[in-house]
Amino acid sequence: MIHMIQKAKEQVQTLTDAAYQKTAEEGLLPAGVTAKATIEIPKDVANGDYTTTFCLAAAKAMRKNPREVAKLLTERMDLSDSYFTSVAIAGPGFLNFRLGDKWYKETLSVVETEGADYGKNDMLQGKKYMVEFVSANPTGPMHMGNARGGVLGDTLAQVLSWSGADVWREFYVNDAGNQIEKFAKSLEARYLQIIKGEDAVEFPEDGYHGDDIRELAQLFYEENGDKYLNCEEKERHDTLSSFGLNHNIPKMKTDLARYGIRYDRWFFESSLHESGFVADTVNKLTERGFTYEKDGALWLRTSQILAAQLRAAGKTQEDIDKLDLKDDVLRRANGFYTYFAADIAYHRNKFEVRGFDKVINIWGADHHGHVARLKGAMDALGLNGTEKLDIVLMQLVKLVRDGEVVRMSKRTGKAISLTDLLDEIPVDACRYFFNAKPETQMEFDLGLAVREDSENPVYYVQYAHARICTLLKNLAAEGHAVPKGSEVDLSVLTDDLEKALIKQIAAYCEEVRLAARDYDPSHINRYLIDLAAAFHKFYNACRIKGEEEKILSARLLLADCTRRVLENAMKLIGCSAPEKM
RNA sequence: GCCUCAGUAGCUCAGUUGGAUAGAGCAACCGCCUUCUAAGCGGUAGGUCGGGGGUUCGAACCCCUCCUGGGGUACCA
Repeated sequence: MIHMIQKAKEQVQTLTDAAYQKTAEEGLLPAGVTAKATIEIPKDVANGDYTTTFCLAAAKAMRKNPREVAKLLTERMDLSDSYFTSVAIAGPGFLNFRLGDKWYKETLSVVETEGADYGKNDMLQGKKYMVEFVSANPTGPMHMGNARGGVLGDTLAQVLSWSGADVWREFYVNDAGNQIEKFAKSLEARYLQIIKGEDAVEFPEDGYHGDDIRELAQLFYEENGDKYLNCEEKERHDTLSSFGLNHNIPKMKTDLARYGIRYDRWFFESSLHESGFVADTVNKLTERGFTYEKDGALWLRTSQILAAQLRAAGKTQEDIDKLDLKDDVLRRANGFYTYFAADIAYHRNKFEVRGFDKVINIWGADHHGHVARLKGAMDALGLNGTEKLDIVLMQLVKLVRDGEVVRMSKRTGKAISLTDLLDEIPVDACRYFFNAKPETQMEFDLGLAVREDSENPVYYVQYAHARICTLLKNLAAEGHAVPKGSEVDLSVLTDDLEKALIKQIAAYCEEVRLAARDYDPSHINRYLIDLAAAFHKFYNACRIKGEEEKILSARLLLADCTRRVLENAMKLIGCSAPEKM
């Protein structure tokens, strides 16, 4: 778990600090100045490999010209035994450092020793994370948003785990409450229509009108005939809804599995009701004085909880009034608990019963109004939802083909389901495309995703991997196996493109860390394109086969390290890295 | 109305949390295969970073304000 960019940055920091200390001791600069300096990698390599803004940031406090400070520091900077071969003053007072062989060599040797683990970091070491994602309503087929959420959640979980967290993946199954009632009534109507005729039974106005309900009712009828025609309504409802769920839930599991998505647990909402945990949680809120009764229903004082938080965050009463905060119903007048009550109980379970340090939920942007309320409810229970609960809101997916918005499946004429999508688009393309920045609205171009050419970024990356594999195979056939790093003299790698490729390889650890920090695994997508591009450029300019032994070995090792990183990163986002294309 | 996300090249997006001349991919145009996979590489062209103010050595990024688009604002889940 060695992070070469971090190591280089730390060294820039130490070198700069030491030089400043020395200068201050000589009395040439005021001592004890702390500056908010940043260490970065300049966009243009002409400005060095690493740069620090220390002189710019500290100049004011030192009452000196930044370039003057820079001059004093560079004169006293000792680069021996460091990764750097030179330091230069540039522009208004940047200190630009140039990397030497030592760093490049160490970078490749880390890839070699860490192998399949290369890219891991320890930012979240020892933390227990849960990612809850998809959690689609089990009353019907999954849609595009679920596909995006599935890919995003799975990759995010992966990225967090590569950053050291102990990650748990969960699907929350809403198998209780109002929509299950609706589900049962809809199935019932279709079932009775099969027996008595379409016109003899009225379909509920707010029922589920989809064809999947008809199909389920038909299946049920084929298995049970008119056995449930004359029984108690409740028995019929219960039987029908559990029949429907027993059919739909396994279907969701297999659909998600086709995308390579698996869960540690499918958590059933009904279990929270049956164990009395929902009732207990609502009672707890009541004990703490956060509820009241009105019109026969039990309400949570959401507006009061949120207003208190906003005041603490420094908002004025006027700002708060503008928000027009509303309270929420926990238990309806008919005695049933709301979805919100169950959700509060569920999240209490995540924190209190199972002890997660951090819970991340991936929701569609349409649930945005729910975020503050759920966090507030957690805070009301003393569970610190503000800190420990993070909601990633992902924007909607717009399907596009040839520039036209697609709403229906070509084949079935119905709304496009996940199954349809996978029948049309390969898994690799789906994983890659849906792994986009969560909070931006995305267009999924069906035409592009199936293209097997350079327009499709998935193939661009996969091609780089396959190219290397073939190369390694051909060279092995000629007796050139990939050498050990210790057997190779990497100082022969002097071309700018070779150096650029090694720097790109080193950047992987940082991208994984940023993806975990931002909850945005699309960092890896962009990284893969950059790495593939760096390789293709190198490949085009530097020959391997037929070069003299020393150069051949060094370049062969570099190619193999690139292959390893491409493979690791592709696996991370759930795409395959083919050995030939 | 209020909340929220977004607005950067013709299109899809980056921009390392305030750094140097704003970058990629695709599309357009011009080149590069008797030599390791041309599913590749090089080059040209393309910009008022939505508009306007402000903060400072320095702003696409921070603050104010306005404009445009998506989503939300249930005793639904």
